[in-house]
Amino acid sequence: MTYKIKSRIWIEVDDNVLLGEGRVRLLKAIDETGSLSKAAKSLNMSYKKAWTLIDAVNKSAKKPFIITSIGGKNGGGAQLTPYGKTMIDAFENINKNCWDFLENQKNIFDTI
Amino acid sequence: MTYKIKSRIWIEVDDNVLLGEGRVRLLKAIDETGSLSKAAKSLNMSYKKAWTLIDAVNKSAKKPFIITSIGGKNGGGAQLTPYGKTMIDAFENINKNCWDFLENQKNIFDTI
DNA sequence: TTGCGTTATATTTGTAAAAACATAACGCAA
DNA sequence: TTGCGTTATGTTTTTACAAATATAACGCAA
Repeated sequence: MTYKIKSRIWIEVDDNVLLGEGRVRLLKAIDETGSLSKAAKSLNMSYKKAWTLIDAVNKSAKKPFIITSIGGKNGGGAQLTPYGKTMIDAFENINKNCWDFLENQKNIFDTI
Repeated sequence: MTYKIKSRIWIEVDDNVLLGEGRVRLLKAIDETGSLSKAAKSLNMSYKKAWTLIDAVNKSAKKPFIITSIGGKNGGGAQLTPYGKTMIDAFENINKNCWDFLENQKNIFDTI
């Protein structure tokens, strides 16, 4: 019988969610594919859901995370801004440290 | 524009949830009221939901958290076991330490 | 033996979130 | 000017979860 401590963290600003694990996954997929629709497909997510998430991120952030363009040679695309990249890196760093902390705590339950 | 880092932690054993914040709240309310139905009412929760949660806790724990009795002078009741109390205390301690850790991290975002 | 306040459980209803579907607009290129 | 692959939205349908409702059983006490 082995215990696991699981966690979820997320960032809020003015009572709106800015970043969570799901949004980070999507933002990174956009960064890799250059496209909202391709990123959504790669995560088995509907385009609409992905668009709604990115819209929420951009609206609650003080600067946009994602810049989009419509039309053109390749139909358009989406790009992660340097600001967005920096914020994601900070989130992932804190999240990892949180996991490490909890990993060190779980043996407590084995002694009970 | 001020950032908040929120978190949720929970304990799993064999891929089943054992303890989370909601379950702990309910267990503590039972400890205070001596009754599942009173505890549920105090948390604005249906009796059925409370019963289902406690049943899940007892089933995934290696020893019961709650002992119930039916009938009798006061109709019956529910009681938190010392084992349950110890597990709750450990959970709350870890959770508080996690909050404190995250509280110290949030200023990172202000510098971005 | 009737009533009371519980625990225990099944069934139905309601609701909010997710998914699916549909369509418009955009700008380049052939 | 038509087609293509995007972004951008609205609408409908489905699903999952929560809430509500109902009922049985239990054991003491009056």
